[in-house]
Amino acid sequence: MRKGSSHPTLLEVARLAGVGVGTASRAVNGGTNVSASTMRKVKSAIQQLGYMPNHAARVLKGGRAKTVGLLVPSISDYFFASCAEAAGRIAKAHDSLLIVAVTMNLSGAEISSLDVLMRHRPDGLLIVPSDPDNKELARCVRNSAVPVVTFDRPLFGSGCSSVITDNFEAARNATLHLIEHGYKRILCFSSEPDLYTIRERLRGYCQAMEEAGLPSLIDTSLDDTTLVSRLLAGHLKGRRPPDAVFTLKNSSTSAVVQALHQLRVSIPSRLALLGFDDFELAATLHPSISVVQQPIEDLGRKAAELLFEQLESHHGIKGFRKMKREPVVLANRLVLRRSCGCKEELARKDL
Amino acid sequence: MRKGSSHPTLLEVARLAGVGVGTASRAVNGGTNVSASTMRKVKSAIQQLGYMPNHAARVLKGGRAKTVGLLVPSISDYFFASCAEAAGRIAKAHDSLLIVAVTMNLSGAEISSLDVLMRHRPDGLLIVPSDPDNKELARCVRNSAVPVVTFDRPLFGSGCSSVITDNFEAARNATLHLIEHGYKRILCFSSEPDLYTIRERLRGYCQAMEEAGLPSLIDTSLDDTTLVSRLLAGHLKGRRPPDAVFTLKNSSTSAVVQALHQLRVSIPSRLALLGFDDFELAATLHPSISVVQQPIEDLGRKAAELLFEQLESHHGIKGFRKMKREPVVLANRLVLRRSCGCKEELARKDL
DNA sequence: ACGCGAATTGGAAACGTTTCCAATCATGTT
DNA sequence: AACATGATTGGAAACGTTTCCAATTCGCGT
Repeated sequence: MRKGSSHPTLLEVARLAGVGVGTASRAVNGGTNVSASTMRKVKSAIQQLGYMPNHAARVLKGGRAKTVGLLVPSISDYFFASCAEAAGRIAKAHDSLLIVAVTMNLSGAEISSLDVLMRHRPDGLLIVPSDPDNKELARCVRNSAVPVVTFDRPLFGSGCSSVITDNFEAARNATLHLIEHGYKRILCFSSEPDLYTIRERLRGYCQAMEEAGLPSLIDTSLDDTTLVSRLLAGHLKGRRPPDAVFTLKNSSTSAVVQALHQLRVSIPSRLALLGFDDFELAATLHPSISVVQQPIEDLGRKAAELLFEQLESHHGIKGFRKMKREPVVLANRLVLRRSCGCKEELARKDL
Repeated sequence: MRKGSSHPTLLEVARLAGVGVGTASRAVNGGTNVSASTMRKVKSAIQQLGYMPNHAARVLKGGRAKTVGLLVPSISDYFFASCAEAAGRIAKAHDSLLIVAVTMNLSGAEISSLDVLMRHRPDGLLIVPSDPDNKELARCVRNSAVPVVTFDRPLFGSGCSSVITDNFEAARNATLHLIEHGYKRILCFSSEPDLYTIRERLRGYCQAMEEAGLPSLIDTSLDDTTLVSRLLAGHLKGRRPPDAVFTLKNSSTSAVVQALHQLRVSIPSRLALLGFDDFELAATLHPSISVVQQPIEDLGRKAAELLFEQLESHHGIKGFRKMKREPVVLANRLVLRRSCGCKEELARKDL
């Protein structure tokens, strides 16, 4: 801690160790072509001075920044937070730091946040695109000069690989499960129908209903509990009320559960319920809620692993573009609890 | 995007604009002492080349890194995730990026994560210390040469300011509330009794019980549901069973709720429940759970604001140490729902 | 036309690394 | 003993900024 608590430089280390700056540098990194005694001297000097390599200088010189950027809609959301944590673990294992920028699902904020991220010249990028068809973002990604992996949602025309779950198939199977239970009027409920994942789930639901020759009943309102409460009351008072609800996202499931509580509608006898995305208390609620469970952490983990794979193979070669381009698709799981009418709490179906 | 999609430099911009590199630099930053026409030429060149300042070079030269580091135990935890998001918003408002490192509450990982963070030479640091008495960490913070703000927990001997909630007082008031309800055998349940916040809450509970002349009943087991279930069964079968439970953290509350469900113990008639920390479905569960609600986002926001305040006032002066040193204490709130025996769902008490 | 501040401009130096090249050293071979 | 070989070593150059200083230009009053 010399010189007014400012950071000591490699030059100072070298001087103290009585060696050249080049030698000191080699000693710091790996130690190729450094004699044991020199190594010792340098190490001791580093200890003494509390030397810490200046990241900025390293990056400037053209080395790995040991940094990967993550662009997500939100970080307080459990889903993305878990992905981020998993990705962060992988990054750490590669001695890198994950830096996070939040977009709030606003396509506008996306580009500007990406800019802030790029200022730090990360080695690679992990992105959850708000809109898979965002041409502007795709363009940014294409000439970003670093490998990019998308997860949870693809980014068409970006040419980067992605890790997603099969939302369509999972929703289809979940709906099919409700149909097997004998429900015929299955209401599909969700907010934010414009989101890619929601659209896919909606497709899956429609496909299943069509296969079974049943009419689709769709309501894409907000997740506001009192609103949902009023809507459901309306649906239930109709001449042909629904006998089951399939919610397409976490917050919708919560909202419906709360609404049904308020309305004193019993689950599943009066109305069955199955939701997309698991949540902490799904098993604790009364009755427990059946859900499609996504391999949340695997999403973040896989995406990060894929990115580092590209990073390794990149290594100076500009050819990192020609990696596996088809998206990696992870399997979802149908966790059957009570709210759909199942008796056995433990039945699970891999999808 | 000239030259093989690599990043164009300020020099190239200057050349294209037909000006000197120094002038280009001034044009990029604020534009002091740059004529309108020059400004225009440079701006146009920047557009044309898609120039983006090289952060590393800036930092190296000694400028603001426009980066603040955040060191938290976890980021998938709702509490810290929300703090992080709030802090990130403040950072963004100051045109800075928040970089996050995760410690898992391991004091060991803390120092090393801090190192990784410091490599990026952030302008300041936001820390949630695992252990307020960690001398080693305090030392690191003291000679880190940047302003540091702690939140959720203090860091004694570090000389940095902190933002916390009054865990002691909130727990005391919550316990007092249970006592007012007439409960006499109040079991205090929580895992991780070594954590500062939990200790404070424990103190608050003990203080309240002592004030009322009641005996403290404390169980600091793990949050494993089946274990909790067995423990509670034991307590309830005892000769003087508890009539209320006060849980000191989120996961403990969940575990107890689940356990009581399994045991078919009715809340609050057989056993009342009040938990520290709100959670999403607390109002939805049956019965709704009364909780102490912390101003989560305010914690992160305030901490970040305080940090930037110090950053502004710092500005080259080494005197940033002499800021307000007493911790900022935010008020908690008692949200009374049904599980404690209250009839009115809406009653709230500011603490 | 001249001079004189003020405004603007160009360019060199410096920030702390890494990397390359040439130089030195130790070692073993003929 | 001379020499080749390879392992170490020191130091210069370069990375892209910012900042300072000297130089140039401009506006304008005399």
